[in-house]
Amino acid sequence: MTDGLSIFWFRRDLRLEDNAGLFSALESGCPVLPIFIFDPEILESLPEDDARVSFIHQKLQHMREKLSRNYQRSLAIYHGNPVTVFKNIIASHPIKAVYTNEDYEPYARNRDKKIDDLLSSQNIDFYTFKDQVVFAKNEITKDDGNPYVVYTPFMRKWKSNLNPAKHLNQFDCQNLFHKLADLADLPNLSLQDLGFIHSKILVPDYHIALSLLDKYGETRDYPALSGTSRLGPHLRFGTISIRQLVKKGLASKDETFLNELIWREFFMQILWHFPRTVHESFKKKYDRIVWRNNEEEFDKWKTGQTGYALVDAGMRELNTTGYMHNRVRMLVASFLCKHLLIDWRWGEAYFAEKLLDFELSSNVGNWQWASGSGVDAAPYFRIFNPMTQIEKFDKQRVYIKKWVPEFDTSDYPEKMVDHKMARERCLTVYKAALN
DNA sequence: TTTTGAGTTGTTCGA
DNA sequence: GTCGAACAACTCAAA
Repeated sequence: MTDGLSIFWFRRDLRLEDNAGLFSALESGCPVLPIFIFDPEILESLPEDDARVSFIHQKLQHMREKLSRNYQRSLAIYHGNPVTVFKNIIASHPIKAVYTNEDYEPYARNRDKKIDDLLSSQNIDFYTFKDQVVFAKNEITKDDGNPYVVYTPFMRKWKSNLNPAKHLNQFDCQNLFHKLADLADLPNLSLQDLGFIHSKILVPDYHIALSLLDKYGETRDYPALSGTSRLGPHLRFGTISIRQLVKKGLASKDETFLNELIWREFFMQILWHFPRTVHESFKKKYDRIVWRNNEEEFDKWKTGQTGYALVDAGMRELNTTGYMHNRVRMLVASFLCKHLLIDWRWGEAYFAEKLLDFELSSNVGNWQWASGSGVDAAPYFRIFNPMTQIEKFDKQRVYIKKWVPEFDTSDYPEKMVDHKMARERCLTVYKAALN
C-alpha cells in the first residue's frame, strides 16, 4: 500500500454510482477518504427547517449506511469553512491528492480557487472533473470560439457534438469501493448539530419520475397532471447522474425532455461566461425599466393572494411543497414582472429561497427570460393572460381547486389589478425604458 | 464583409 | 369559432 491518502470531496454529486471524480479518486492508487463539508457561509442564510439541508443530510446518511453495510467503509462529514476544514485534515492525515467534481457557480469557483491555493502550497494535487454536465463551459461554442447566446443553435451544436459512447460512458465505481480508506470513527453530524431540524417538505423519489418520462412531451404543460419530471432537486444535488438522464432522453422519440436538459447546460454556460447576469440584466437597456416595486403587492404575490387563481395556485404550491409546475412558473413570473412591474430580481430571490430544485443559472436565466431582459428572452410585449392560461392549461380547474379551494367563493380576494390596465401600463413602462 | 433567415412556451384584434 | 397578422425591431449565427 502506498503512503498517503487521496480525498474525494462530495459537493453537488451525492451519489456513489456513475460519479466521475469519485471513480478517478478510487483509481488513484491511494486509499480514498470521502468527505463532505457543510459550509456555514451557505447555511447561515437558510431557515432552520430548510428542505434542501434536510435532503442533503439524508442522502449523506444513506451513503454512509450503504458504505458501512456493504463495504465496512464510511464517509466523513464536517461543518466549517472549507479552507479551515482542509487545513485540519491535512494536519492530521498524510494527504497526497484531492479529487472533486467541478461546480460552476460563482461562489463555488471562488471557494475552489482558495482550496486550490491552499493545496498547492502544501504540494498536494487538486484534480477536478466534469460530472454534473455533459458539455461544460467552452465545449459548445460557435465556430469562432465565442459562447452561444441563442438557445436553438446551441442545442443543435450540442446534439451534433454528442458522442454517446464517449460522453455518456458510465463511471462505474461499484467494484472499487474496497479502495476506500479503512479508517475508524469518521466524523458524522446530525441535523441538530448543524442547527437545523427536519423539514416537512420531502423531495420526491426519482424512480417515480423516470417511469413517467415517456409521456413528458404530451403532458408537461398541464399542471394538474404529473407530467413534469420532478428531477430538478436530483440534478441539483447530483443524486442522479446527468449521463443516465440524457440516455433516457435520447431513447425517447420525443426530444422535449432532452431539450430541457440542454436548456440546463445552456444556462450554465451563460452563467459561466456572463456572471454579471446574476445581478444585471443581460440586455443592459432593461435595467432602465422603472419598476413599481410595491412591497404590499409583492406580499400578495408571495402568499398567493393576487385574486388570479392560477397565479395563486402556483405560489401556494411553491410555499407548501418547494415545487411549482413549470407552466405556472412562467405565468407567475410574467405576472410579477409585467402586471405588477416588480423587479425580476425580487422574484428570482423568492424562488431561490423556496425552490427545492433551485439552480442559480436556470433561475436567473429563466427569470430574465420572463422579464424580457435575458438571453434569447421572450419579447417584452408577450404578456401572459392569467385567465386565458387557465382555459388553455387547467380548463377543468383541477389544479386550481387543489391549491385554491375557495377560488369560486366570496372568501377569495378580488383581482388585485385589472388585466387590461396592467397590460397597457406594462407596455408603456417598458417602451419608455427601451427607447 | 455582407447577407439572409431565424428566434421556447403569447395575446389581441379584426376579418 | 377560426384564422392570420400585428405586436417591434433587433441581434444572432452561419453561409
